[in-house]
Amino acid sequence: MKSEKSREKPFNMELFFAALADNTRLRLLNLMDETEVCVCFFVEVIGTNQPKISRHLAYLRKAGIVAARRDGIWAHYRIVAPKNEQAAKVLCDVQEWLKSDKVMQKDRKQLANVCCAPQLPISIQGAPRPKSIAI
Amino acid sequence: MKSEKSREKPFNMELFFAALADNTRLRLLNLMDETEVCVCFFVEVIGTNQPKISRHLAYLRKAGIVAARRDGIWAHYRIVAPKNEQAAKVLCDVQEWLKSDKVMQKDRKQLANVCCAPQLPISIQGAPRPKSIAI
DNA sequence: CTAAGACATACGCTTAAACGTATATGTAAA
DNA sequence: TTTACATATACGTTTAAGCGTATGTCTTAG
Repeated sequence: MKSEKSREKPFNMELFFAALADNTRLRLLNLMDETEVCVCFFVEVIGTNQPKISRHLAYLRKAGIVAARRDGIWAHYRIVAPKNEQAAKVLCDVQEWLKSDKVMQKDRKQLANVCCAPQLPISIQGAPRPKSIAI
Repeated sequence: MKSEKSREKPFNMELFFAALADNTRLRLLNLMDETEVCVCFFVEVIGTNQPKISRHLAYLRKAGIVAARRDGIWAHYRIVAPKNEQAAKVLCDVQEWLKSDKVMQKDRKQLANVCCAPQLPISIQGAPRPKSIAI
């Protein structure tokens, strides 16, 4: 998790759209639509191995779409507005788009189910639940 | 140039964004922002070989972003609104975005120069000029 | 019917994306 | 200071994107 120092390169449009051109990354964005989410929940909901999630999150970070916050051993990711104003607008549209998508809604529901359950899955016992859950 | 029969698959978001994640394709979209454009002009302005242009246009077609019209030996491409409403909105934003980009503005200017010149380049003598030129 | 021109596609190659597995890093508890 | 755990990155492989060149298709001119 590097600091990603913000040098003033002209905004990379190709990278931005490439970041959106992957279903796993779209699912990740969908899950953090309204709140920051701990990595372990992504792993749980997407249902894949942890390095895969980590790599896709890194991709989104490099594209300037998400930011990470460390809290002890846990890492929380959230959507941030891209430096470029036009990109920010597109990203907002994409978030709305995801909300209207049936499959994405399912993911949200599953996140809510996992997080709101009285007992978290054994694999992520004690994980910090998202503040607000987007259903 | 196949007919691209429109079966009712759920709109492919990945394909849509992948179509936008390439500089050549963005340049093509930029050039046909306000008008349909003949392939030969793309070749001229982008300054590359014709098959490359043709392939990228085919990609945009498959993604449902552009449509082609045959007129004798000439092929004209234009931007069309994607079936998906949300995609259409994003595409509009992208068109605005391209308009605000310095490099893209240069391309537009060059297209205007080529098309409005009293004499077209030898390579595309007699090509059908775009109806309106986007500067 | 033949030739030429505009465009599309096939082919082979090179490069990069995405993956699973293994390992490194950093933190917190024991 | 070990140990355990969450997360990040390295590594090697597989798959797909993009490219230039060659060729196919379709249309018009002769």
